[in-house]
Amino acid sequence: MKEIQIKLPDNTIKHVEQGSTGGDLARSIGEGLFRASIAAKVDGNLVDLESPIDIENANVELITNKSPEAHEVLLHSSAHLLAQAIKELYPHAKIAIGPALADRYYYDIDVDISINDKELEKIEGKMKELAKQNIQVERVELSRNEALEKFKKMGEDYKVEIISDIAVEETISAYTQGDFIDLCRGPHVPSTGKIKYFKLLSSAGAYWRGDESNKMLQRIYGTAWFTKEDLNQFLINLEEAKKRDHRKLGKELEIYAFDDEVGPGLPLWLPNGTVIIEELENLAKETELKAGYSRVRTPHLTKGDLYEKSGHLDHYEDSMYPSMDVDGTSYYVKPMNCPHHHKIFAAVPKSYRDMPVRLAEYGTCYRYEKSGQLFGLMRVRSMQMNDAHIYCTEDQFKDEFLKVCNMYLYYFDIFGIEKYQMRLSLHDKENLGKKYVDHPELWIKTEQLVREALVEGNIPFEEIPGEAAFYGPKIDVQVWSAIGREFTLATNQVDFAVPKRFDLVYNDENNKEQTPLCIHRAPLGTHERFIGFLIEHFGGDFPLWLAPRQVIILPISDKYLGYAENLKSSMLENNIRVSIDARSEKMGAKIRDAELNKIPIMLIAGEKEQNDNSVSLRRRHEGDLGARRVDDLIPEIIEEIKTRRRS
RNA sequence: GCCGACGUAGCUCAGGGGUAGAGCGUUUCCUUGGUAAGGAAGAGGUCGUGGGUUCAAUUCCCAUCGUUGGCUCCA
Repeated sequence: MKEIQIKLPDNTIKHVEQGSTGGDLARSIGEGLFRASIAAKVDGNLVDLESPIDIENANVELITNKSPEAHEVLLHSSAHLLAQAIKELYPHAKIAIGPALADRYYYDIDVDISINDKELEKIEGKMKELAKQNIQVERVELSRNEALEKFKKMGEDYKVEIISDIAVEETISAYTQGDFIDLCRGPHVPSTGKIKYFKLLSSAGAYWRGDESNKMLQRIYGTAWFTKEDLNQFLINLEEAKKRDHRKLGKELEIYAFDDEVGPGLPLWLPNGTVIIEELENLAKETELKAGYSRVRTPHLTKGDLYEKSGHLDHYEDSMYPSMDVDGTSYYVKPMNCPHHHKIFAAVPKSYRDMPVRLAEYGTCYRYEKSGQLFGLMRVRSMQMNDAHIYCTEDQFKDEFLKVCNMYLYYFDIFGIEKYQMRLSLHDKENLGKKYVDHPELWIKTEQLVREALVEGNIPFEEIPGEAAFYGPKIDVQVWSAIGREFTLATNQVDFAVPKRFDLVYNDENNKEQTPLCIHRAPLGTHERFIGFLIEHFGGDFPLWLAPRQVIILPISDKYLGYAENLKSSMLENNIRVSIDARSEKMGAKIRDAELNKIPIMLIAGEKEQNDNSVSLRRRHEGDLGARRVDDLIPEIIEEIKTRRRS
């Protein structure tokens, strides 16, 4: 048999028989390595441990259970195990797809019984049984026809559909374990015994191929790990995430509430939440004022004609609240502020000397989001947007666009948002005239302008075709909350279409009328989503300037209530949000409650403090900081608030 | 909107065809204290809503509303 030469990651050269496998290689190095090996990587391609290696001078790497790639293989194999269990329990079930995700996997199945928690338990039990049997997982390669015939015969219609979509030049492979076979590219763990620590997490509905018009399948989510500790850690993290969930904290910290009689997706802002809102608005107003924005205000209610003109009725009527008839004219609650701002632009004639015009408003909008997509504060039906529209000349565009992007970065720094991604959403040609306004050359031109602006501004971004707004390309800013939830926080859109529809013009240097470009921007998104995000981002521990309750005075006993009142007034005079815990409780209890309420500063006042006009300072997360003179402490607190320190 | 789960006191949750339960919170009283829970007593619920089955429904069935895990969508 011919020998070939392969290279290991540490650059050592090894001679092996042609056709020997990653498994053979592992065994030749050591039994322990073999046991830990899950798959192999040959010239960068992940393959099964038992795949023969035929390439001379190949770079071969063994993927052990320590590597993230191995985890993906494990998850994928677990999905197969899940499918196998399902086929054993419900032989008539049809299986669709079952990929690995970041730390979990799912399998979509078509079965006439509904998968509830009880069924999940049953399925998990079956999986354990199959794992214990340590069934060999083997790869088979099939011709297109063989594959089609095989899966057709089994009644696996979804697989047949997938096979038909596989490119002709591609090899079709499947994996078997016992009687079970699944179409799959692989690689997989060598046997089911490798899948030891796993758990099914939930079931959900999912449309076949993610298309609403297709049949809804049942999706089962699960997770799997190489060690018991990893599995437990994963489950603990899930629990921890629940504790940081803005819906839980929002209730506990009395930030917002929903009420059945008010309506779904219509949040009520409690006093604590309103404090946060107003602090955010102050920040935005301050920032926008410095950046040359003018503030405007617009009504919540508007005639349908306006939205016909803007094109919004055309594109979004389904997600607008239905019209109401007022004296025979149809009115809508406004789903966005742009048309009004356009009208404000048009209300006073503009010259090139006025440009750019930047109109800002924390505008209230209402959108009829489908009931199933409401989600705490993150997805609501009434919202206030950190909105503004910038009308500029083409020459000013890049600069204005960049200034907006930099404003994002300025805010991110204040809030300590480190993980974010700018996504440049572009049009796609097929949807011109449908999803998108039909001005091909304008699309290309503005997209290029935006791209250049970003590159010149040194702002990293990703391009995503087919995600633009109907009137122009946009930048979506994705953020991840502390519990891993991803969403679009802010958006920055170019509009080359609607200003024309509104006949917006300015007179240029030659006294000729020109149509301005419009930038829609909302760096802080909506109050609802942004505060939902901030709650999770800070875990309810807001920096002092945002904390609804900044300071609490804890008198040792009611003998010192008078002193506490004096303290309180001198703080109130300085706009510090302060309260007194006047209950006849012991210090331990008062501190505990203040901690649970996540109040950043606790001031303990007893006899000593009363005598020398001081307080004993305790800060959340820092504990007892000892005695402080009131005259020194108050200016420090004011400074911390004023500079919006993150603590 | 679709598929699944859930809805009992202000909160977290237990219960179950026949006066409705706990812990925390709240109120009152006692206690007057030094860095994460002092003590006692009391108040508080048409068991989400509407129908049906039953001698009897908070419990079983149906519908509806709301929340929720996902899917789809997001100007």
